[in-house]
Amino acid sequence: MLKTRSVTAKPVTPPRRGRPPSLSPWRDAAARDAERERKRAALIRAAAQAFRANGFHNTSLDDVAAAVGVTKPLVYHYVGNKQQLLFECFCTGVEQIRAAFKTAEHSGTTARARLVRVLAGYAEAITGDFGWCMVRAEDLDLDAALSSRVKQLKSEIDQGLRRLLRAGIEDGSIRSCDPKMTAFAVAGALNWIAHWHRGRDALTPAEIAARFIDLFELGLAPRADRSRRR
Amino acid sequence: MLKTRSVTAKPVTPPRRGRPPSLSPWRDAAARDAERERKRAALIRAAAQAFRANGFHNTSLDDVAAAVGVTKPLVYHYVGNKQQLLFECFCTGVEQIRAAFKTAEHSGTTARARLVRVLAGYAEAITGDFGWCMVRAEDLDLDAALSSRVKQLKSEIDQGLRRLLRAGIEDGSIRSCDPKMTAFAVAGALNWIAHWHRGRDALTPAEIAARFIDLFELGLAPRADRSRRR
DNA sequence: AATCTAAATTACTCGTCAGTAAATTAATGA
DNA sequence: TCATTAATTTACTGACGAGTAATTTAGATT
Repeated sequence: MLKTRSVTAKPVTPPRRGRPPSLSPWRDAAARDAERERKRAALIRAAAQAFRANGFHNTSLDDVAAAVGVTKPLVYHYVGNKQQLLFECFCTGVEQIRAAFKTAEHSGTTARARLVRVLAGYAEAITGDFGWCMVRAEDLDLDAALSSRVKQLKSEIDQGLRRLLRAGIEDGSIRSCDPKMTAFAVAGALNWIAHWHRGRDALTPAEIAARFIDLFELGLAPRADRSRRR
Repeated sequence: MLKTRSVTAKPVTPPRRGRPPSLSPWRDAAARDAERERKRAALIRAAAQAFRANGFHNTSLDDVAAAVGVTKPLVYHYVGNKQQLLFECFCTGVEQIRAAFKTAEHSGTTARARLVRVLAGYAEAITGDFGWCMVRAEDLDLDAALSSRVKQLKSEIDQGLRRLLRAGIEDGSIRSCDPKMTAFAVAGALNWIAHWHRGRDALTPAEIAARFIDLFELGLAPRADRSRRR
């Protein structure tokens, strides 16, 4: 029914009819693979949006399929099963956060400044399509194998935050504190954004991040020293 | 099969056989009502524990019933349906947080000191049996009526935090900040505890709260002023 | 003892939905 | 042009679990 082919809405590589048929078949094969990957990605994104809108258990695979104008068995063609789909959503989101770490880590100012950049990217990721899956999907909904991979990925992010905190204490840009609890607090505050942020909010993700960072850097208690501002 | 009667394990009012049968029938009726209420509460607590252990959707009402040594239809006898059960869990948890507000609010020091007390109680509630339900239960799993009541209760807590923040800014105990975003950040950090806290953790809830509060009060940036410590 | 009500059970129904088998259509390649 | 493989569909099954009807057991009331 819904033969709208919305997945391939913007074909990056239209079939270019009438051309000399592929000087190199490799190029074509690569393009085909790329298209498959695009469809798969579209499916995963659609799933993430549906999960966020209705929750994992209230979203059937029929729903997900319908969202991209396709039928359920095709979902199985592109991704193993429902758990796998959730897992892929999770991974896509996590990848954004890892990217934030990557770019921030080679911006060689103080560790606190690097942390601030990570948090900004983190907030951006959380407010995106995959934020919900990262944050609210339960490991309980995943079988042992996937669940442990999820835990590991989460743990890597956690360790990344702790490492930055320790580095900051080392280089004097961060007050002495318990890195573990501090990382939990910071990550928790940011993760929670996925619970309340809804598309058209008054503040952009960047603005939200800025206010959070202000709190984390300076605290609630008034400061005698008016230094330290950035 | 499971006739273990674990609900009434510690009968507060054993039938005291052989006594003169009830000077006042009112006392008996009240005791009966109390017992019913105790059973109901036990059911709700068992549900909360099961939900936390396995998630809402992975917990059947048969599971909940079995957890207290009883059969499913009895659950319906004590509480309307599954959604209602989740809602009751939610309310029980919220009640703890409201209590924290109540006790803290008439401890007439600075608003920041009052806020700190609220947060300590808040953390305690989150780590309790009902923390998961408060934090991780999705309004998506509730029908419109219950969902809106949940939203209202959450909003009341949120407003309570904002009010304290504004009061603190007013009385000078809290730095000027965006009360809305700050409340979100603080609540988020605390709520997130429900995601990682598992029974036997290294730190007690109070210790966790203390570290979080330290971060929120003083921030990450080193302070020139060594005042403000409580 | 007879009766009434609440507590609790057994034994179902009924819808939903993850997952699959088999068939069909389209694309690719020789 | 024919054959092979991938993409996609139709049409199912099979389980699980929420919720209910009808019944039994126990407690209280008169």
